Amino acid sequence: MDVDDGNCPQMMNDDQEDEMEMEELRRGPWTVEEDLILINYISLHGEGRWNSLAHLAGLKRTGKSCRLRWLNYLRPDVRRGNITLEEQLLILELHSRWGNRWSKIAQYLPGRTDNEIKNYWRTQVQKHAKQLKCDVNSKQFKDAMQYLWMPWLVERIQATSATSGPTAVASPGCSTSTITTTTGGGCDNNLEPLGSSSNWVPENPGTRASCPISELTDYYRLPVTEAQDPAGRFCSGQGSSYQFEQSLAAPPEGYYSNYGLDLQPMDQSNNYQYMDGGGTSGNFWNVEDIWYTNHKI
DNA sequence: AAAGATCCCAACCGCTCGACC
DNA sequence: AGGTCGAGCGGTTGGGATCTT
Repeated sequence: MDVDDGNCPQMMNDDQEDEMEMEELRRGPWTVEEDLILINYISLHGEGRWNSLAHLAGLKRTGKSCRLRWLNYLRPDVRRGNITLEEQLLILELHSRWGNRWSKIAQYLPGRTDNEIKNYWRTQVQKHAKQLKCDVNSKQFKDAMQYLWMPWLVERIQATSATSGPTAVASPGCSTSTITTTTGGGCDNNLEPLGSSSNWVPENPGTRASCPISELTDYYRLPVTEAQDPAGRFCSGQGSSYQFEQSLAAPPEGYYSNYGLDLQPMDQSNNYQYMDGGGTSGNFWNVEDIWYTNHKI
């Protein structure tokens, strides 16, 4: 019990009590002690009823704050660390369908929180939209995402798997043949959360339980029709599949300006710099960084 | 080495929705 | 029908970490 500072509880009206309660509430970063209290309490009593939980656990936090701390940080199944290439691909794909529905998107990335995905989107995706001088919601940027970034991620995933062996790929939980890069298509209604979903039974256990990288890649090699790609930006002329690498290696004249982007053609050395420099960072947009660097745009 | 700029992420805020009375 | 409460969502912010000059 705190030392009496002169405020007699019996003499306080409701407003004063509320004020005192507000003053007692802690805000800002959580301490280790608070974390332990919350973890212990939830392990004993379970989660839910956050306001009373906060009170009963003896935490001077709002229920909201406790809930957020638990869901975003303390939950045992929360995954930390860098967003993987597979996760990036999934985020782009799902965002193209649902927009800023972070919690919905998070359902398909086990262990990732809506907050984390939102932060990723804000820091990484919007940053690059800004670099490209276009709005993140603009058609130009969406096209660049759909035709460049996502296929690039698939290539990187494939390259990674080729060197490090098969990897479990986070996927929307449906057969890859129905993963589309166009809004409104695909299997929205059939999507199931990955991993954490214990009651999910694959339609075709042989292929659906884990969407192999090759299938993802195959999808992104679907024919690009003239209608979809009127400028022939992504068609290499080799069969009907577009070759992302080639389009990167030799972007046609006015390639970027087709997107309304004020960028200059890249010379061959820079291409190699990019192809090698993609590295493990998973930063497709290095290609643009190089442009800005070399051309002092 | 230091100052300023930028990045990143944990946490907060305001709002909405659904359940319950 | 309308009020209250708990829960969840998306947007925003504060501040530490890192990078740049």
